[in-house]
Amino acid sequence: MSFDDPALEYQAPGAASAGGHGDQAPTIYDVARVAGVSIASVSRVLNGQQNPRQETRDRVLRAVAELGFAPDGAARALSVRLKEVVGVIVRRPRWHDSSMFADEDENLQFPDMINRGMEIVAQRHGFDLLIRSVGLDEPDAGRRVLALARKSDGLILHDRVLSPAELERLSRQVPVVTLAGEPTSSTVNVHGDNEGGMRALARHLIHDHGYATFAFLAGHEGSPDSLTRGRALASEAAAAGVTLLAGDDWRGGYQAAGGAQAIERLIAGGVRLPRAIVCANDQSAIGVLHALAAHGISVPGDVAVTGFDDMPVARHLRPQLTSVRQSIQDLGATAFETLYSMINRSGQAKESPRGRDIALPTRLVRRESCGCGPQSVKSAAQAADLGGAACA
Amino acid sequence: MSFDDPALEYQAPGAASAGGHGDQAPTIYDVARVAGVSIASVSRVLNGQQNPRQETRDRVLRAVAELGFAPDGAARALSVRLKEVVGVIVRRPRWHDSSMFADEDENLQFPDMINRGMEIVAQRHGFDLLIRSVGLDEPDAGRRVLALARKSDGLILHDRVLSPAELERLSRQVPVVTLAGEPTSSTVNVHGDNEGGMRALARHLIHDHGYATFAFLAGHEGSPDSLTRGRALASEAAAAGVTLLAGDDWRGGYQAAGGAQAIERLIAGGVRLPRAIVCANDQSAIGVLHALAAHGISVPGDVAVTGFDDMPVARHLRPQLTSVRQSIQDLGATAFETLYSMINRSGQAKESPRGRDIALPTRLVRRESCGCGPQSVKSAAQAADLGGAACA
DNA sequence: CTGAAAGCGCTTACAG
DNA sequence: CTGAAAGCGCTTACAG
Repeated sequence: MSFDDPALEYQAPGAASAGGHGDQAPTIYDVARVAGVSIASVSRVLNGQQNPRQETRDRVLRAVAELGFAPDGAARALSVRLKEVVGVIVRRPRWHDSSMFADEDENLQFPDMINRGMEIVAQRHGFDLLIRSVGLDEPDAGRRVLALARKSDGLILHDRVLSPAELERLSRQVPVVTLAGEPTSSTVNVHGDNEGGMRALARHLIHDHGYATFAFLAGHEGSPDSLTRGRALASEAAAAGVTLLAGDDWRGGYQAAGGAQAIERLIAGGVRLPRAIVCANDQSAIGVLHALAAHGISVPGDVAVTGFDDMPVARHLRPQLTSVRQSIQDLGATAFETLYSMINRSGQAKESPRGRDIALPTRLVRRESCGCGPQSVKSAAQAADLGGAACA
Repeated sequence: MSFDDPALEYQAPGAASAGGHGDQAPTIYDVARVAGVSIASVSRVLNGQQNPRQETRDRVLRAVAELGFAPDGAARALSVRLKEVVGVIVRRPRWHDSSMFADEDENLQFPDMINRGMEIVAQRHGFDLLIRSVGLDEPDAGRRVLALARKSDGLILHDRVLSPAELERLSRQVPVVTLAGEPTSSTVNVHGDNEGGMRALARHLIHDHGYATFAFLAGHEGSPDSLTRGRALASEAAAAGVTLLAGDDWRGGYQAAGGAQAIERLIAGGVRLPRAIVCANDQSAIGVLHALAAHGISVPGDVAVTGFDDMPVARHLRPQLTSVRQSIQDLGATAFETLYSMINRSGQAKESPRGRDIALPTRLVRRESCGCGPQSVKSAAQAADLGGAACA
C-alpha cells in the first residue's frame, strides 16, 4: 500500500486480494490497514456514527469499496446480540424421505405464500428469513426447532409441530409466534377468522341456495383451523336444522389427492353424497372436483363444492371455486410484525404487544362451484387476476 | 447448585433460569457450571468427540437437558468458520412497494418450489436457507446481495439480479450458483433443458398436429430461459417452414395478467391470431387461456395453447394444459448440491465440481390444450396428482 | 481425559 | 475525533 492517491476510486486489488479464485472475504482489519486507521474507526463509519471526521470517513469508504467489504454476519451478531434473522419452521411433507419430489406438493403453496408475506415486511426491518422444515413425526423435532431458534432472534412456526408444553419451554429462550396454532401463555398465535368465514359460507349455502344436506371434508387431524371451521359449519347446520356429515370418512388432509381419495372411497362404498361438500381448504376441494368429474357428477348441479383460503388457483378451476378468502400474505406479515415487536421488547415489559391470539378477517368469495351463476363478463385481464363475483 | 443428585433428571430450574418471561438462553458457561466441568468439556461432548469419559459425558448431558441448552449459532459459526446457511436471493415482485399484497403473486410459486427442492437436500447436510428478496430495479442490489452473502456460506441467485461483472466480483468472496442465468468463469449455472424441451414441443405441434402458424409469448425481457425457448421454437419453425410471430407485442412477462393483457391488446388491435400460441411458461398460458375464453375463442379448437414448466396448476385448467415438464424441485436440489460441494472445496482445488452450466432434463407433457384428446379415464385420485397423458 | 487460553470478526464503552 | 482493549459465545490446539 505504498500508493494511496485518494483520487483512485476503484484501484486494482492490492496485495490484500491477490485476484483469482479462492480469495477470502476481507475483514475489518483489511479495511483498517488499507485505510490507515483503526478497526474502531472503520466500524464507526460503517455504523453511521456521527463521530468520524470527513477525511477518516472518506479513507474508510474508499477502502471498503476497493475491497468490497461487508461485515461478517456471525461476528456482528455475536457482538450486538442481534442476528437480524427470524427462523421459520415449516412442516415437512410426509413423502420427504420416501418418494422424494413426489408430485403432490401443491399444498405447499399456502405456507410459501405466508412466507412471502413475512419476507416482505421482514425486509423493511432489515431481517431475513431462515427456513427449516421439520417432520411432525420426527423424533427430536424439539431439538431441531431449538437449534434453529439459536440461529435466529425469534421463531415463527407453521402448523403444529410442537406440543404446547414444548412451545412454552422454547419460548423461555426466544420469542415465538405460531401460525394456525393455539396461543400459550408466552406465545402469540396468528390465524384467519375461520369462524366468521365459515359461518358466512354456511349461511350462504343454507339460506341463499337452500341446500339441506352437507358434508365437511376435514383437513389433517388436530389442525385447529380445520376444527374451528368444522365446528362453525356444524353450528350453522344445527341452527338451520340441516344434515351434516363428517367423521373419519370425510378427511382430505388439506391435499388434492386426499380429497380425491376420500370421494373415491365414499362413492365406492355406495354412500349417497350430500348436496354440498364443504372442504377444509381449496387444495382438497380441487381433488374433490376431480373425483366428482371422473364420476360424471356435475358441480354445482348435482353437488356443490366449496373451498377455503382462496388460493390463486381457485379462480382458474372449472367451475370456479367458491371459497373463503384470507389475505394469506397478511397472515405472514402480521406474524412477523408481532414477532418483531417481541424481539425488541425482549427482556423489558412483560405485556404482549398485541393480543395473544390474533385473528385476521376473512371474506366469502362466491364463484360458480357453490351454485352461483358464472361470473359477470369482465375483461379477461381483470378476470385473470381478480377475485370473486356477485351471486345471483 | 448445592444439590446435584444425578438421579434427578429434569430438576426444577435452578438459579440459572429464574423462571418466567424474559429468560436468556443459557450459554455454555451455564452448562459447565451446572455440570461442574470446564466449557471445553461441554463443547467436546456436544461435538461428539471420543475424548470425554462416560461420567463427564453424563454430567454434561444432564446439564444440557436440564437447561435446554443449544449453542448459539453466531458464536459457533464465528469459531468454526461455517454458518451452515446458504443465502437465497429471489427477485422481488414489482408491486412490492406500490400495491403491497396485490393479488397476482401466483408466479411466485415457481421460485418457491425451487426453494423447496433446495431445502430438502440442504436439510440432509444440516444447512438452512436464508431468504432475501431483491428488486431488479433496486439501486444497490449489489450491496444487499453481498450483505446476505456475509450471513451465509454461499449464495444461490434466482433469475438475473446482478450483472455478470457483479457476479464475478461477488464470487471472489463466496461460492455462487445461479438459477436460470448464465455461467461465468467463477460461477455455476443450473437450468432446465429449455432447448430440448421446446424442440420436442415444437415438433409435436408442427408434425403431429400440423399447425402452420405460431406465436411465441415471451417471458420477461432478458430472461435467458425465455430467450432460449424462443430461439429453439424459431429454429424448429424455420426448419419446417412455418410462420412464427414474436416481438414486443408478444410478451407475457411470465405472468397470468401479462399473458391476458397481451392477448387483449392483440385482439383489440385486430391482429389475426396464429393457430398455436406457445407461451414461455404456464403462468402466462393461464392468462392466455382466460383471455381467449373471454372472447369465445375455443382452445384448442380455434387456437392451441401451450405452457412451459408443468406447474401443478397445469393439470387443473380447462382445457388441461400441454406443457414441458422440468423437475422444478430438482432444479433447486441440484443448485444446492452444487453449491455445497463448492463450499466444502473452498480454497482447495480450482476445478469446478461439475460443469459450469448444468442442464436438467425436460419432458413434453401432452394434455388437451395442444389439441390432443382428453386424457384417458383413470382413477380420479391418480388424475389429481399424476401428470400427462398419451396423445392421439 | 481435561482445563486454561487463544482466536474467530465484529462493536462499543473507556481513555485519551 | 480516535485507538487500545474488552467482550460477545463458541471451538480447538496446547499443555498437562
